[in-house]
Amino acid sequence: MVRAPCCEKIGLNKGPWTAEEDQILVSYIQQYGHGNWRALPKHAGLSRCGKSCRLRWINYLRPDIKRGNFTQEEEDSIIKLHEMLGNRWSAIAAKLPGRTDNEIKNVWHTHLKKRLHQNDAPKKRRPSGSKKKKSKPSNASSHPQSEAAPSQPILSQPSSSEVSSVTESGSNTTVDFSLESFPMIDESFWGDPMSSITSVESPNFYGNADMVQAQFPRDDDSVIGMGSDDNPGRSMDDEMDFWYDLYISAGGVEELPDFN
DNA sequence: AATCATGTCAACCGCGACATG
DNA sequence: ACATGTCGCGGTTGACATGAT
Repeated sequence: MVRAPCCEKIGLNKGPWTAEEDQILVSYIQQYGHGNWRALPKHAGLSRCGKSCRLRWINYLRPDIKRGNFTQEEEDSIIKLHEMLGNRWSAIAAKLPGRTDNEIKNVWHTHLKKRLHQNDAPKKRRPSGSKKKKSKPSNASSHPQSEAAPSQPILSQPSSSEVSSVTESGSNTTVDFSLESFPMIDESFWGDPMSSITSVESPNFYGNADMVQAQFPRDDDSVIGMGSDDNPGRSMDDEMDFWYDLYISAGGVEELPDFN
């Protein structure tokens, strides 16, 4: 196969995205969508390769991204799905709305794998709920994470308690989050996010998935329109459902919690 | 306080699959 | 049928944060 001639490295930015770049990308996609990733940066006026733009959008800027720590249910689901699917992160991500394959992959490699191997040994280091904030910009002066609010990422990352308090409503979860150690969820986080859509530093950015979805209609990028080797013509999602149903019917695992 | 070791995660890289001419 | 372009995926990297010594 022919290699993707991506990223002709002349004059294109690499490394962490700046707030300005994020805003340009978001604004462009909001207005025009992303028909052609390769052509997008040129049209949008970004000094990035299309691949980088796509990755940034998929993994970070997409409105339906669920930020914050993974819930116990999500982690359990990842483990179970990984048993079924192996390292098919995108397929696993398709079963966890709001989570990206990259994020799931990171979680797996950072602690789920160890958790399995070490029989869930207690972590020595980072206390649960404390999420590291990266602040290494290639051009530090313009990167928001290194500026006024170093502990505030470009896009708000609600703590696990914030996430769970929303995503687990209605489910009989037994997850025990010590809420006192986390700030209570701010109403403003889940409401009226689009009012601050132009301010990528706002903690409300992309808070309300429904509203955002209305303004950022997805072109269903979660569906992989190709069949597997065994099942050509069947979408990955269909195949996922097939194997999942089979697994459940065989008594493999209990039903996955509804994260919606 | 300084240094080291380790954890985390955004971003990059390379490849294969698919689409198109 | 073939060549080329684009997309999406999984593996890996690298810089920073943070706990341990």
